[in-house]
Amino acid sequence: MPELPDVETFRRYLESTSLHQKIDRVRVSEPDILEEESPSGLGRKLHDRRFTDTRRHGKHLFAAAGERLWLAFHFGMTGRLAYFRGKAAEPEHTRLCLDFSSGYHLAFVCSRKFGRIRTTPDPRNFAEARGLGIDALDPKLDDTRFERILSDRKGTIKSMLMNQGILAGIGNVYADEMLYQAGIHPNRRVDQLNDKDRANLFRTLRRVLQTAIDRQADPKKVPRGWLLPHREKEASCPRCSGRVQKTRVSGRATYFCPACQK
DNA sequence: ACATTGACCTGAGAGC
DNA sequence: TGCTCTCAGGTCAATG
Repeated sequence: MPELPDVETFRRYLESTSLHQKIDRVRVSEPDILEEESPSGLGRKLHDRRFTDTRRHGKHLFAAAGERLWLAFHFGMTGRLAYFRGKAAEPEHTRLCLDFSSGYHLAFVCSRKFGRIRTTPDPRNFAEARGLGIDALDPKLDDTRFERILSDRKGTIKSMLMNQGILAGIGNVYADEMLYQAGIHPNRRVDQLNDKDRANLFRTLRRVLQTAIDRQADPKKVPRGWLLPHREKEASCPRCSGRVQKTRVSGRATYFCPACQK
């Protein structure tokens, strides 16, 4: 479930492995993942180019491959990147593979085919054109702006957090995590949160995302006391050792602790 | 304006 | 073992 911390980890991975390498060839084994692009057209665009820069907006990753030419990745539910040497090492479910002249490869791996790849001349315009909200870790997002974003909203807080048109980057798992850590019930309505709840939620949101990035978005490396490793029924709450409950909020599996979250 | 549901897709795990 | 069923969740469209 690649959310903001996962995608930021992929961005750093791409930065540390694949910059400045000449792209010899693009192999697409699943054309459905390409949007507004054909395998051969994409191959022509990327041939002999090198990635020079990366960006992230919410759950989207961008890699610059030339003047006004960025590759845009969305990882769906199961997408990831894999850098490896030699075609024999190509992972299962590779949907697109970039062959570098060094003999190394960068693969877009995605078992469920919800991931998407396209090109865009400019990530900023892309985010705007797709109607994405401000990135949840954008430094320009402060508590005043967060407050403004929340005002006049009436839905549940969890669906607001997951709405990519409002804040970009938060998905099902981290929405649950930040609500748990902020002590807010996922079904609370936005207009029923007081100022203290809102300020608390904003601080918690930033801390959860940043900490997750610091831990490479790896559930096994997450601090003690987080809900994330306890997303299963009958789990006990790491803070009060009561029972974690599972429900559905706007159609998504939702875990929370009824004792800790009001 | 919001919530809900189903479609898309496939692998994992449960139950028989 | 092997079949069938359910679930997972990002996004979008259709419906209430």
